[in-house]
Amino acid sequence: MATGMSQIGSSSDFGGELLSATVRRLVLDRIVQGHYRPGERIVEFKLAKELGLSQSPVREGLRELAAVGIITIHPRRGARVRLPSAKELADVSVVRAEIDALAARLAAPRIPDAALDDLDGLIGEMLTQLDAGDFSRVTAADVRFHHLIAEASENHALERAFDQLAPFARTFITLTLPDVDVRGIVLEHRPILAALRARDADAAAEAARAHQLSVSELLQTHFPATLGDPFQAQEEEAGT
Amino acid sequence: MATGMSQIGSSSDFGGELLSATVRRLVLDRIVQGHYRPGERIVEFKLAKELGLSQSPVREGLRELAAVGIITIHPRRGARVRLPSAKELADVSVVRAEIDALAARLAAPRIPDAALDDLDGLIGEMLTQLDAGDFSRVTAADVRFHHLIAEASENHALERAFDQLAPFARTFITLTLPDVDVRGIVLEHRPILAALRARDADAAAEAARAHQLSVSELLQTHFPATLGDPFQAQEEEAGT
DNA sequence: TTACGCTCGATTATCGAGAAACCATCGTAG
DNA sequence: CTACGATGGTTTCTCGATAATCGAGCGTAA
Repeated sequence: MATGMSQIGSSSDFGGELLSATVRRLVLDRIVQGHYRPGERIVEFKLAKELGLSQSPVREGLRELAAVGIITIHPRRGARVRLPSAKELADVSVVRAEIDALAARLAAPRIPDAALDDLDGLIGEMLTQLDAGDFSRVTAADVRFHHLIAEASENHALERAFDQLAPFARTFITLTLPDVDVRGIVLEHRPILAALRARDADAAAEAARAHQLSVSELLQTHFPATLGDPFQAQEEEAGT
Repeated sequence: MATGMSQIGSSSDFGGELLSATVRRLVLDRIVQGHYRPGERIVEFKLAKELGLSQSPVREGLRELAAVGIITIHPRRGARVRLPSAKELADVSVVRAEIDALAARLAAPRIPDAALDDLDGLIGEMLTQLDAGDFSRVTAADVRFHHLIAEASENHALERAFDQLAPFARTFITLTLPDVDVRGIVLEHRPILAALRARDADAAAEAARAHQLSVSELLQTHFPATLGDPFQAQEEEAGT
């Protein structure tokens, strides 16, 4: 492939950050941007050589991604990008319906006004980026929106649970964006915000739950019985 | 090649298991059994020497534990056992109330009869081990009980979320077991099982939620004021 | 032709050592 | 006496290399 450039040392070197963290972010970006395709194998040895560093940090970074469920690692068989099946995405939505509902309920009485304004801004950001066609930023804003609520719940376990599930949202959008009414989904954030502003815990919880459940429904509408599409071993390397 | 010839190689060597996995289990056991105290530092170098292997597997095992939240790792500052504060345990219970309720609801219509019998057996196991005074096995059976339900939900995301929270149950018992009516808590499993047997999703969900909430209450009763949380969990995870 | 066993290339898992970073202690200046 | 800077020991983080393991392809036998 490319001549052995060490992207790490020059381009994306963060402050005192660990190399494993850098690798983690880099691989995650590549997955999100589609450079690494679902099911594609990631060879730590090759990646290490490409980035100009040894296996250890690469290995660690991949493990961390595996811990969050972005990729799968089988002992002595290496790592593969894991594209969740439609069923799995629907599963995530169902769980998030409960998680997000709880988060909204807990956040309602205690979320600061400043955060509420931030939420407002994030909805605007989603709409703007939606018009601009930058779906990657749409999901980014979406994740930040919901994360902010989870954070405001002041329940650390809840926040962690959320963080574990959030990355799947990206996959969801990437999968469905072509023909789906994303705008409708985005607009569903407004009732959540409104309920939070009103400090109405029950209403906020319900709005949040409804939001996730509609995502879940959308998935089932879009992939009626296409559940047999899990992971295919793709050795093709002709990256776009 | 240490003279002591390594506990790993002889005592607890599993089939084709990775050394990192062995380390993970060993450290987890030590934490549960109180050998490693909360807040205590775990030096990977020393641990590696003690076990007669190199740092790499130890390091990986510790990272995996950190990913689940059992210990905390700060870059270049090492790993510390993290005993969750009472508040945090209560937080976990609140989240598990929702998770377990959802699991029970989904499991009710589809859990196999054989699994129901297993659940029955596990309740018996808990009571037996409780009388025997082996609290470690009590928690083990408890975790298996709830995990079985999560598994029966056939929702993989749910199962993962559960697995992330489950380890805290051990801490809970270890913390509270001296003076608390553990038997009462254990007996609360029966209504859950009964509802599942009756295939009553709503009842099962409610029983499961009630069970976790009573755990949560117990914690707040036992640690009225926010128990000293010497070390606050700090996430260095940047989602975006 | 099909199935089995074997060898070979490729990749992971582990090792041991070196360099960088952190924490604590001590010494000195104000 | 207090505050600041240098110094040393300890531990992490990274590296390069070795050993173990997996999957595929080839050849041979029934």
